[in-house]
Amino acid sequence: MTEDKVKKIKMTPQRAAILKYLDGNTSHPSAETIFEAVRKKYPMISFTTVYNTLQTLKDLDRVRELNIDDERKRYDPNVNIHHHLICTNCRKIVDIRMDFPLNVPDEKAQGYMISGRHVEFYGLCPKCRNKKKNNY
Amino acid sequence: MTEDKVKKIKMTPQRAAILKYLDGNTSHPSAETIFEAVRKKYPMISFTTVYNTLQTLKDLDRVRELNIDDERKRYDPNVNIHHHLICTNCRKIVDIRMDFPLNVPDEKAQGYMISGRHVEFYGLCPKCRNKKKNNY
DNA sequence: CCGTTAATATGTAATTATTACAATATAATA
DNA sequence: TATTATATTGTAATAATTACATATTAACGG
Repeated sequence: MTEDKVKKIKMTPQRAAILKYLDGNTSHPSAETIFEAVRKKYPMISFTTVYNTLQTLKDLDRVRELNIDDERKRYDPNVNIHHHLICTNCRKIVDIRMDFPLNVPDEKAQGYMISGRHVEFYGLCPKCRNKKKNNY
Repeated sequence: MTEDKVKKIKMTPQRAAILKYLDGNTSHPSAETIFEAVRKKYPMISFTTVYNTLQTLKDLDRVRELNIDDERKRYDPNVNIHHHLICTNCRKIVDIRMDFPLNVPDEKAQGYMISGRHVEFYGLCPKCRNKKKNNY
């Protein structure tokens, strides 16, 4: 019954390269960033393979897709609960590892069965704060 | 100094129609939904005008752009702080009007100047809960 | 009330991210 | 080592959004 998702995937050099790039990566890369990075080591990899692999990893809960950047999806190999802080200027995303009390009482849940939560913070990253300052 | 953004915009029938549709609207429509709705009353409106107007309203802080749906941007005329609950199946979004203690101590903010916050909850809406049930 | 003009609307084309698909290649297994 | 299900590749298709040039019009002053 407790169908542990131990589904195994075929290991290919492409997947290995993507996994290696993602392992411990806290930069929340986009598919394109991943593609460019992996391509340096593995020049023949295709963009489609990156997307396919990310989809597979998502299905296996080995990667989390973030919709925090309005221009592109970002990917996070850290699938443990944590939150994010995004720069409104350069879109750099960093982790916020804190627990917030986020209980929603039934009468506020409007019949939804809540299964996940995510806190997004917006602001200027240190670099962009300085840039703005120097503009004056 | 306290540059109150009272910038006035030229009122056109198109903008009036969009504003009327958005006023008090809690359905978090996409640009396309807005376009289709407004088109019923105002058939000659163009999609570009909808996008332009949304951009203008965003700049004036009269509308908030939501990146909660991974397929398209959503728009919310309620610019007061509130949070959202999205159905992972049909993407219906409802408001959660609750205050959460979301203070981030400086040592966790990593140099960012935090100016905004948003809590997203994920789950199945009542309709989708029932659908799933009936599949078994 | 009318003329002027800066702002806006429109339609089309371009861009960007992502997905679909068909043909080829290959990891895993027996 | 042969088999085969699965993955990779390249290209083409989609979908959302943006850019841009042209035509239109709201708002203001006279």
